[in-house]
Amino acid sequence: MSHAKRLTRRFFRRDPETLARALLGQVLVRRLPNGKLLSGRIVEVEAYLGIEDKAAHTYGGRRTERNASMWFDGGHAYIYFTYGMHYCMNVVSARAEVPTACLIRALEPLEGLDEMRRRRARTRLPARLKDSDLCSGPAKLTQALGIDRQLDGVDLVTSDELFLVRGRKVLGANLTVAPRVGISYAKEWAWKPLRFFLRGNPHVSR
DNA sequence: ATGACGATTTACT
DNA sequence: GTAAATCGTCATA
Repeated sequence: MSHAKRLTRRFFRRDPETLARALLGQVLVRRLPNGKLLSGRIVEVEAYLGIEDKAAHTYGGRRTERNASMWFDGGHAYIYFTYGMHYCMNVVSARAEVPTACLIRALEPLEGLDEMRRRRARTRLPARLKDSDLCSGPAKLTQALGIDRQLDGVDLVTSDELFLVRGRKVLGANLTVAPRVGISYAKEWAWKPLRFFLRGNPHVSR
């Protein structure tokens, strides 16, 4: 898996909705400082459309220290801290100065399941965790893969710590579209169909 | 300097 | 279904 073909800049420089659909089925790879490889196949993503999107951190053109990397070129990582305890990871879309991104909401774990179990074991016993408890949510997967603010702004096209490789093709018939999660404050933007996931996949968030 | 609030997860009734 | 956990960030002053 770590030898598979990496996704190029060209792949990421698309509008967030198109990129979100294209990200389904691709593989996110994390190389830990000790060299261990953790990876998972993307099964759920949301698109954030930037300045016009009331649910986006860059709504209205907001540019702060926290969301700075969302303004980077497509293919960078935007990782933020939320609820006083969780990290979430986005893949930045489009070009530099066009602050749009795709939130990675769930992965199907592929490599390093034991390490993921250990990292997810803060509350429960590792042995009691099902595979579908490891990466079935945006903050679960960052915890499982050891992704935090240190990786905010890294270039996924060139980094050896965090990157994406080409996965198996996804069948259109398995792709489901739905409203995004946890953004009821965004009013009319809350029910736009910008969440994409693989129908019936057990690793999709609940 | 202050206060309100999360692009969530977990446990419990 | 409801609620607690927990604190950096941002808008306001």
